[in-house]
Amino acid sequence: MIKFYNSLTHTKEEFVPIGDEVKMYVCGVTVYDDSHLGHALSSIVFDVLHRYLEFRGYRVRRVHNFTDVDDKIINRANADGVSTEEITAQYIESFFESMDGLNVRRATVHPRATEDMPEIIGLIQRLVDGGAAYTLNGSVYFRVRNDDDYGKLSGQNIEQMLESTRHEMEGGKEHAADFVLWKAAKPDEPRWDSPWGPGRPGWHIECSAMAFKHLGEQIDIHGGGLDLIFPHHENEIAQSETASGAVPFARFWIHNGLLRIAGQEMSKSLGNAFNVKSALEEFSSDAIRLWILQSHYRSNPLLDKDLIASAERSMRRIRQAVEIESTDSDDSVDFRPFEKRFVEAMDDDLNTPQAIAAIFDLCREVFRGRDAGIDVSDAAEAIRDLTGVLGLTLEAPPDKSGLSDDEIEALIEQRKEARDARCWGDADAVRDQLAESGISIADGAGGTTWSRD
RNA sequence: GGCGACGUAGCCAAGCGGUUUAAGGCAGAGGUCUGCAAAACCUCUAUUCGGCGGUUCGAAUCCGCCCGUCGCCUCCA
Repeated sequence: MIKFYNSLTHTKEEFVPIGDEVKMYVCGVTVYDDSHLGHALSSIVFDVLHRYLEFRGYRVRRVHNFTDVDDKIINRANADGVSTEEITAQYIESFFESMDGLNVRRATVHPRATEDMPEIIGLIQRLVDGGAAYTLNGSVYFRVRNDDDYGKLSGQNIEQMLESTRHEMEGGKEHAADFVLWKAAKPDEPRWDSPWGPGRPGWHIECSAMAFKHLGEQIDIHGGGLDLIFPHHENEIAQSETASGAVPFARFWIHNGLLRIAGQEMSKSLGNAFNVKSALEEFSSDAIRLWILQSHYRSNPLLDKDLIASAERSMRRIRQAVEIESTDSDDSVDFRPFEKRFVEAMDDDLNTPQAIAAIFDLCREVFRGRDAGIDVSDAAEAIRDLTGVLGLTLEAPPDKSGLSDDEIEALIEQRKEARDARCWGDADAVRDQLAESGISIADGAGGTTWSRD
């Protein structure tokens, strides 16, 4: 039985899809800059959720949107002196490069707000027609007081919220908490024609419209960062449920925790460490994923290069286990208890830290089996399958030595001659030279093996 | 002010009423193997879960108070 923690009910609940295909919507990024590791965290979590549901036999349709109309995009375009289209095209491409680098699988659909404008306008029209929204100077606002369960996701209560002095009353709104569905065009801004005049959509409506269009009016899972609960997801619920009458809009609201930053004083170096592409220059995608998945998705992983580096070392252990050459034996390591632990952990609210612990225990079992002369090939295959569910590639890191395989093997042959002649100093010099190039060697019964690390 | 999270070994991090006198990873110590190493294996590294009370036959796990971190309430994965 698969259980997930549902932010809407604050409890773990059994996951049962509405139909025979799991419908999952994940709030994506606003494309005005390169993706950072916080985006990586969220994308990896929902990528793993997708992979795991498939592993458990479900068909999954995952929609992951791009917000490509927004103030920040307009500001960035103005600052760079280019069009908003150029900005969004550039950063959508950058997003895909980053996520491909992290082995995040593409969603089933990656819709963009600007490409689903008819659906957005249509949804606003439904709300206006139903009396849930009103127009004001070419803009359209959602009438929050019309919605008696407004605030159910965030636990906020409208009147309490309004005690906050930060809410400014935009001239003419019926209620300070009413939020904008359609923004009347201002000069020099992208605009679309609508029944209320030229303008652009407010932030929240696009997600409802795209979820409706690409998944339907009621979905199984809605995901995103914890920071989106209020106001974004609260408003999505309000407008979606009001428009469709289908309650709940999403059966499960699943929110990932937010990255915690180690040491605030390092703002400069942080800028780089925070960027996915520069992180990938320094670390493998496996290390970044393992670092993230060794914390539970709802906790707040510490962003610290030392921790990613330590995950990089942990990955070596898994790779070692999988690269063991099989031996002929009637006895074989039984991986099933470990696979069972993995599944039980993942079933329980995607407990990746426990699932990973089961994988490490299986690795130990494989090493022991090898030492005992037992066949470990099935167990190694199981490690590949299970780590695959976590999106780990188990690929050897790229070469940093600048040496070809032949050159490395020539050096090893040279060392062998020195060893045969018992010239230990010469032999060790070759080994040190290789080590400096990031190549480690091991003398085993069957000769010397080497690997890049 | 309102809503909410968290505090477990040197570091990261599971566990959330008994199967645990607390998983797993990194780091560290000793041993096996090795010419020496590396990797791997074996052993060890929290009698204890921020503090103090309480509930219970039994608590890291539930309740109360206190101390300390943090997120959201405005754009944010």
